[in-house]
Amino acid sequence: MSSRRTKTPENKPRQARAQATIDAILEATIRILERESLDLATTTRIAEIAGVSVGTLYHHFEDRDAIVNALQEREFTRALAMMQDVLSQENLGTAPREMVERVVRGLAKLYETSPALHRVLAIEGLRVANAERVHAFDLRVIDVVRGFLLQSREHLRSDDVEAAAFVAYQSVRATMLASLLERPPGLDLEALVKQLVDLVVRYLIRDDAATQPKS
Amino acid sequence: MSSRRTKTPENKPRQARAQATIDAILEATIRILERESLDLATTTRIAEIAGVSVGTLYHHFEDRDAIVNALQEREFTRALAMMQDVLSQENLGTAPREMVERVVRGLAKLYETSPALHRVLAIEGLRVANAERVHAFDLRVIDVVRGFLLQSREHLRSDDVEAAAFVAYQSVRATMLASLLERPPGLDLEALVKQLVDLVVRYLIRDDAATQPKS
Amino acid sequence: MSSRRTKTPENKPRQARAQATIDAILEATIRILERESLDLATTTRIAEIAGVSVGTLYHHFEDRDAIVNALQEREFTRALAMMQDVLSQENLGTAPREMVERVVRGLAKLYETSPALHRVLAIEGLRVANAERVHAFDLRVIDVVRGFLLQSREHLRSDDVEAAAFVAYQSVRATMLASLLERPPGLDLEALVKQLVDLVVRYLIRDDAATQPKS
Amino acid sequence: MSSRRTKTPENKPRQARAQATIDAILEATIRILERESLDLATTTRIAEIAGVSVGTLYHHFEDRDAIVNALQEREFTRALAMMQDVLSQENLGTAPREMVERVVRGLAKLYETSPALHRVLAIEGLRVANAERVHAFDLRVIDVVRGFLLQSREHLRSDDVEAAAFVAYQSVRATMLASLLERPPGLDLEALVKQLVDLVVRYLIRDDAATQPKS
DNA sequence: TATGAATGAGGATTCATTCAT
DNA sequence: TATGAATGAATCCTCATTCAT
Repeated sequence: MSSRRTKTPENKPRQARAQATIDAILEATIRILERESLDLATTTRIAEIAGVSVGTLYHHFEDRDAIVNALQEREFTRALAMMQDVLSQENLGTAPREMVERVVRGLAKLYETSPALHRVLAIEGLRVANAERVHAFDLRVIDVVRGFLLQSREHLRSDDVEAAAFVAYQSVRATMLASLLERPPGLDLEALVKQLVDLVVRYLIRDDAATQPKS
Repeated sequence: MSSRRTKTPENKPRQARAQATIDAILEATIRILERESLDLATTTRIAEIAGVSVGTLYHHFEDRDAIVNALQEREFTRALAMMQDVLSQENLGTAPREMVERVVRGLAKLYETSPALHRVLAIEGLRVANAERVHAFDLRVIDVVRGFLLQSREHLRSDDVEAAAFVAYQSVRATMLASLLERPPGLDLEALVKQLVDLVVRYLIRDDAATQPKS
Repeated sequence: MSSRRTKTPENKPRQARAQATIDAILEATIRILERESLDLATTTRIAEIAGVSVGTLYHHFEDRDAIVNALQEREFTRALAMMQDVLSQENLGTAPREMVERVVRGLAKLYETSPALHRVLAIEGLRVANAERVHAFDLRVIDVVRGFLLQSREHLRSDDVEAAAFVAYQSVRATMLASLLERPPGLDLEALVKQLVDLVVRYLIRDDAATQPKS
Repeated sequence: MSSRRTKTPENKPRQARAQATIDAILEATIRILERESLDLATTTRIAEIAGVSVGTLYHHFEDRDAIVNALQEREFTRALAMMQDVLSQENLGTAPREMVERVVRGLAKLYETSPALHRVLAIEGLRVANAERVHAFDLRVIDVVRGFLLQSREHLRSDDVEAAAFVAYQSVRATMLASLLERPPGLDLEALVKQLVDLVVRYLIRDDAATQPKS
């Protein structure tokens, strides 16, 4: 996103310091989100907690939104990487149910690390202003999921791979967040994962094929 | 403390006027949400569009949030009423799949009326400040769904009725909203309803029972 | 102050009802002052506690200030009446110190009934807008005190009766209020009265004359 | 939490600028009080006259009240400093009456500089919200006065040093303010000082001792 | 007379952002 | 580059007062 290119020899340590500052700012923001709310994450407050001045904050981020966007992008990247990793070619032999479980569990891990952050990212993701970025991310996710589904085409219930990917992804994402935020009794993380895996597998995959390794 | 003395006969026309004002304010708010965003729904702006003064607005609503809360409450009530209606006793004979479809379709209708409103309500529902109200609503929904599921207990895949109700409701709600906001190609309303019904029925109900009327 | 004169036969019961309303409003105001503060004594709030509508309140008082003014006037009247009573001709024979003590004690009684009210009246009395009314009251008080002093001219230390009356009155008034508001340890009401009597007597009256009945 | 890193050398000119701004705001406030009233000393107006923006005002003062509090504190400090100065050890040899006169005159000087300011401070001092601060100041004054009285214990009429200090201070303070605000005829500043010195000396000190230097 | 919904000017406060040092 | 004082548009909200019913 922020690509500066000054071809001086000090480039590296300088870049390293810049990255440290950026990270401090992002972490400070998350800290505020966790303890309080997005409303209290003012630029002044973020800078204060990050241990820098507002001026410095604005050296590294175009404006306040850019900070939240950076967080969003970072989580997007992490989520996608995880999914690509699990659904990659080399896992071709694994049974569909196992694959789904790995993805759901991976997602749960990401969300669990900072539910407050994901609460805010969900809110931001719903903002009209962010529609495009979020949509783009969704497309990338759908793409990965679709890739996986196409590999297992023979076991799918439905032909509409695109729609199925969309529905499955949204269901998992939203239910997981709601569960982490509301913590409904009797639905601990393990039970949640089981339910979501059931949901997805039954929705997507023919009964007999779920637990069979793909041929 | 506040001793109202005479419930005068003029009370009714006065109340009617008050209700009309309240409605005007709510509708004005929705109108702004639809055309623009929650950020632009300032108290001044709402009052202006509603054709009243800010003072009047504050005469009827504690503060700005109270307006959005009122909208939320109104939608909560509508959604619950619809569900209770569909899942009521007198529909006992209907096949489960049919029942699910009616609920999903009913929900879709509500959402379709004003996706922008539901976008905002979803955002508001994620705010920490509203956690309690939203949670309370979720519990009421879960309750209705659970009631339905218990009636059909024999056809259920799982015993964990509570968890199943939660997962099913969150999945439908979130996917429907995402779909209305992103309008993914190839997923028109009809297709969406079909996918969601498939999702829920396969998740909840034993294969053979879905299309049979309950005995 | 508010002199209405409608020469109808229903005049009396009507006036009685009006006076009851006025009293209810004044008492409601005092109640708010006592429990909270002048800031919270809004017209709406006063009306509510008085058990009438704002409209009714405005039927009886020109504007909000008129309410506080009425309270001020009422206390002015009470204080003056008390002083005139004590310092009246028929007490001519009493020793000066005794007279002073009666006045101080009378004042203390008034203040003690509602320190919060007198706190507010003191504040209002300092407002530029009220300068004239307060000044007029002070003149009336000074007048009464001066009358007393002139009677006892022979025992006075100073010839500047006017100045002495002013200083004595302000000292007693302010110290009494401060004492009631701050309640300094070791200065209960009885001690306060003694100190103030000492203060005034020593200030005004020749040593040998204080405890002698006037000849 | 707030980790200030480098107390850079530019800190001083920056601090000087900040102090200048604060002073400008305080002086602007006084100017409004003098010409008009506290009600007209709105934050916008103060900022305007101080030649800064509202934002800057809020950069230096928590809220509107903080400005008046700062003025109060400043006057408190000045008054205390003056009293401590006059009543300090090195003036031990001075006659009591002379000491009292110096204090009264010093106070008169402070009040005369800006009666309007002291009118407002008196009002603010009566506010419930400020009770604690005012009380604390009173205690400090009482303390200084008591220190003085204890030095002259042999000449005092009363043993209740605490009560005497309280009564004397409140009397002087209030009478002086009332006199400056009402300007009663025949009581110019010189006459006022004389009356107050008489009041205090006769109240506190044994007749024969007032004009003798302390042994 | 009583009622209370409606008014709207006006005030306090916030906070993203800039820029001189 | 870093700093943090300064900016000021924008927002929420209050409350004395009016007036149609």
